[in-house]
Amino acid sequence: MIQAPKGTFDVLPEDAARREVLESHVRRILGGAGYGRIETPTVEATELFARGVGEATDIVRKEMYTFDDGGGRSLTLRPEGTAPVCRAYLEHGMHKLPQPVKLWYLSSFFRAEAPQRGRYRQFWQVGAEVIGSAVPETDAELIVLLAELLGALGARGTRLLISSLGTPETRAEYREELTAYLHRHEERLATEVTSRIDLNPMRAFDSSDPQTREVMCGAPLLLDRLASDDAEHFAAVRALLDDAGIAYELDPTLVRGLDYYTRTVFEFSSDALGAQSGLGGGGRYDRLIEQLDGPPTPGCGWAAGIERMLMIAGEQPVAPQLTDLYVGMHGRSGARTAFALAREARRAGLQAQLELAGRSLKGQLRHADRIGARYVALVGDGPSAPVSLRDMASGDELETAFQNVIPTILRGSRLS
RNA sequence: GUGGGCGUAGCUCAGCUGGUAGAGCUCCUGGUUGUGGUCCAGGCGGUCGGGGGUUCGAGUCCCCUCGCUCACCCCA
Repeated sequence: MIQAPKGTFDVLPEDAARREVLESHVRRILGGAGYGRIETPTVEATELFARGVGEATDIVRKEMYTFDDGGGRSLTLRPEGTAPVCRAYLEHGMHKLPQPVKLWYLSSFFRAEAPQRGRYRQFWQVGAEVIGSAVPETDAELIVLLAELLGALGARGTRLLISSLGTPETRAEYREELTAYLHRHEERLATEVTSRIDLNPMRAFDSSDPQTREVMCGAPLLLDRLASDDAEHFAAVRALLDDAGIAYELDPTLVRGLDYYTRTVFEFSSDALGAQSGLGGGGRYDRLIEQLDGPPTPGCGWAAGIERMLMIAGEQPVAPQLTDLYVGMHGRSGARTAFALAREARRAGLQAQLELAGRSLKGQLRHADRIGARYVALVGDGPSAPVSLRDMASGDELETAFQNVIPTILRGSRLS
């Protein structure tokens, strides 16, 4: 039997309803803050991610679905949303719009990883990006909006970690300092850490190896090396979060998996998620647009995983689908008339369903009962034959003419 | 990519030390020559994830493979 590809899944109606509730929260919260929706293509030029996300990242090195489009172009199924949004910002000259440009998206992304609970090869993210603003209010607003979304979902036990990465220059200097420190203590580090010292030394902070952790306790911290304006920016973001009553923990070792971040970085997580504890996160990316050959343009944003948010979301009130009218028939000879009645009912604004399974009369009533139909109309042989209209709640039933069925239901009067 | 657990009807599962498949739920039909929610009866539905091997005989043992799952890793 053909199955959905490894790490992918079908969204069935019941699950789709929960997703729609989530999306409605997104629309209300982000729309209410003036963010407009953007959707970019599922595939992009591979170079966009190589340059935007960074060649050294795991994402680019081993997690991208890359293929030749048949015309000699290398395309990649998007592994994240920020680089594509920045590409679109440049391609459409959005720098001419009033700044900043505030965007959100809800799309699926692709990464070739080993599937796990909360981690899929095709997964969905909601993201928000603010391009063209460098002020700390932007960073804080984005964090507040994500916190609000999680709150609206009834997510419990979430934690917010924040830090600042400073500028690429500060990072470069710090990186040398850290690399030198790591090399000095190389013999005490885990092999998977030593092998990455020159590639991505910051990863050493994430190691779970006890010896390595000991070494890292004495390691220099980037947060202590920030330039004064970066430190000021970070302090301002923190002050705004404090004002907003957003609780957070300072995590000087917070490292995100994408290379484009500068200054503020943050992440919401939940222990209820198991190993894949990250709910969503993001940060400032003041050099990314330049990296993509655009003019110097600051940016800030986040992305959050739909599947993970749904895992920790409280019970969302999903409105049950109501059926005003179920159109059945006394026999197959009434099918044509029933078809016409269902059509007219829908045109009149009723939620109407037609018997489509060739059920017996008993089966039709049983089915109508199960789907919660308020009324059942049983048509006879032809439009001139009387229609039995039954109120399912009371059991009352009357015989009436075809053309009286819909007006009777619209009046909502009890049948007797 | 590495390691552990699992994989029997649409769903939840039972099948003892190998003898050629079961239950409950769901769905459909009937129980009133046409009318639901309870109850009763019956029916549809499985090449026991797939392939190979051992055996007179394998869902049950062995190997390979696919998938799910948990962890490492990474991240959303």
